Amino acid sequence: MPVLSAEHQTASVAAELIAVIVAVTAGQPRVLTIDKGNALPSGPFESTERSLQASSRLWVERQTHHPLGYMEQLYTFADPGRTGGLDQRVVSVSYLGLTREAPVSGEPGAGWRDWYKFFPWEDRRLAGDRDNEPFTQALIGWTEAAEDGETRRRRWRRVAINFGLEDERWNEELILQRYETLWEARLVPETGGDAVHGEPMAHDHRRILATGIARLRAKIKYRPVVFELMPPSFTLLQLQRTVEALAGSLLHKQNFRRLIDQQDLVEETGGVATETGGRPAKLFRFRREILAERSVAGSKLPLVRSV
Amino acid sequence: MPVLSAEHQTASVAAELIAVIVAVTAGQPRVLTIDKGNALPSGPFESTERSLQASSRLWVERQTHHPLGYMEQLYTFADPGRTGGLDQRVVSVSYLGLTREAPVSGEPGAGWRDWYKFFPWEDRRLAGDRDNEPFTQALIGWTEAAEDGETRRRRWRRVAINFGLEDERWNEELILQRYETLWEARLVPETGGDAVHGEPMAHDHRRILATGIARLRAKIKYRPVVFELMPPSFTLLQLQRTVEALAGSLLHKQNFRRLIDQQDLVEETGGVATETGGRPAKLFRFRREILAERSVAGSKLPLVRSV
DNA sequence: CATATAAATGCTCATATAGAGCATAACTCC
DNA sequence: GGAGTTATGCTCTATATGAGCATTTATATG
Repeated sequence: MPVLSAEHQTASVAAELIAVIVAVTAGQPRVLTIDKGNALPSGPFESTERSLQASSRLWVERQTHHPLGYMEQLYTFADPGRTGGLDQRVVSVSYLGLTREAPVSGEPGAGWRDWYKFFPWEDRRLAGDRDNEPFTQALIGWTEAAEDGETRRRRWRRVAINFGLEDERWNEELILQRYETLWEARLVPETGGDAVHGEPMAHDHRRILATGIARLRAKIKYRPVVFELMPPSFTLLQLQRTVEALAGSLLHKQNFRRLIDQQDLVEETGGVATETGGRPAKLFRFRREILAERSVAGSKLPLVRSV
Repeated sequence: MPVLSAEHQTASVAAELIAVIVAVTAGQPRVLTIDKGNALPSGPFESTERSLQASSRLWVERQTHHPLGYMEQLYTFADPGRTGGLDQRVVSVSYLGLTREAPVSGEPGAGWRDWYKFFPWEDRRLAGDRDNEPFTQALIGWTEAAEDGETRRRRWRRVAINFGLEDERWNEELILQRYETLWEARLVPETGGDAVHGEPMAHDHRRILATGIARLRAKIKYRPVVFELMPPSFTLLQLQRTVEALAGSLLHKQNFRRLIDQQDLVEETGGVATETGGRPAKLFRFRREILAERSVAGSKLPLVRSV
């Protein structure tokens, strides 16, 4: 008799939901946290809820009283280091949400944190001599500390690719790979090394945040999700700054604008913003219709080199 | 006191793993099934396993005795229609695996099935007057059966985008959207409608398969995953036929070749294949090194128009 | 009012990539 | 030898991408 999935002896596990809720405020990407920035909003999956996503929303709302918009599933982890008691394993389903920052209440300790606090090396908007930073030097030190030549070569290759050294270009999507490399090199506080980089979080929450950032950086290139982070009307520079905040690098202004209007993503509201310091900028709004008009694909934002 | 995730009252659910294992044999994409094509390999998550993926591999091997290679997480579902008994909800974590077809044993009823049996409309490799197919007509019938004009317009827009009618181009990644549209239109057997399209599967397995196909079709465009489906050496046409099988549409041969060697994805083995019917083709092998050499991104395969 | 500064905008140019098609070469099967 | 089939080499055009240069229109300052 074939074992159909319906007839499985279903092992029971503890299912938990974890949310990476992102906003961009004043040009800084931020993430909603609880416990003073130590953890992401999370809670057990309640079987009374209709869906995993609904359950995740509920926990965020309970813990932070923050309104939510767009949400998508991120990844499911089964951290082997944790149990739900009685030898029960914990399965964590994570969600990525986009919203605009609003006041937080709910639990004490709930609030927004700049995400580059957790991953300072991911912000490359300011130029600088990166090769000579202590950070880069520490990584190089790790590659050279390898015992045999083969390991040294492999480590060097990995560092070069992940951190854009030598001939490699910085790839802004390799957030998780970089975090894992730093972990192995014992350069993050979780590992108790001496040179510590970025603030830690409880459990594997920093890894989950890294996964969320990676997903978002990839997604803004082919889906018009940035607009979920924008106010109803905005200038093109504000839009660009938001993308730059997420991507952690600067864009070429003229090309950015070219792409935006080539794709009919926005329309003028008629108003102008005068508080810009220079020539007043036209205000735009997102043409939300295009989500329905267009087949979902194709709306890439330009992640150009720099400046 | 803040509720940290570690201290949650962890609700227990039944966790199950479901695998979409894909191979391409003789130009046909195939999926590994149990129960005579009625279900995907699946089983409960065993807390003794190190990881979700390892647990999923185990179930596939138990049920089909089939060797596995590449695997990645697909999506996590919480089908509200199912319970694990005692009001326990079932959470299903799905994985996508790529391999080459080998003999199947294990459970009786385990075996490979052409995936287009489940989604016949997804195979567009043969040209044809699609607008006048009964299938398309049935969809149009659904849009026209709407009660009010607004609904009719919305349905029509949706059908046009999903199925590439009117000015819209066929988008091969919208598999799930198409399946859902057909479901709503009661054109799939699960819904008990009269015009039935594609073979059904148990539970939500057909939906999971659709998700897997969508992921794979998207992924072959920017990661060199096709090679996981190829034998150690192959001709460029065989490679192209494999991509076409997955994509469900034909490619421009010369452009396909141009892209492949521009990217240094393959190298000649020195041998030639003579059984091709025409001029013998050089044999190639995948340069597996590039996975380490190159930063993971950037290796798009060309999904050109057709012929 | 003149002048520096900061943006917003308009345009151009070189290069890379993508979509299509033409032409030839090298085999197998009659 | 001719038909049929596949492999390969090349060319051409349209479009997309990456970078700059030049103006225009504000505000702030002396």
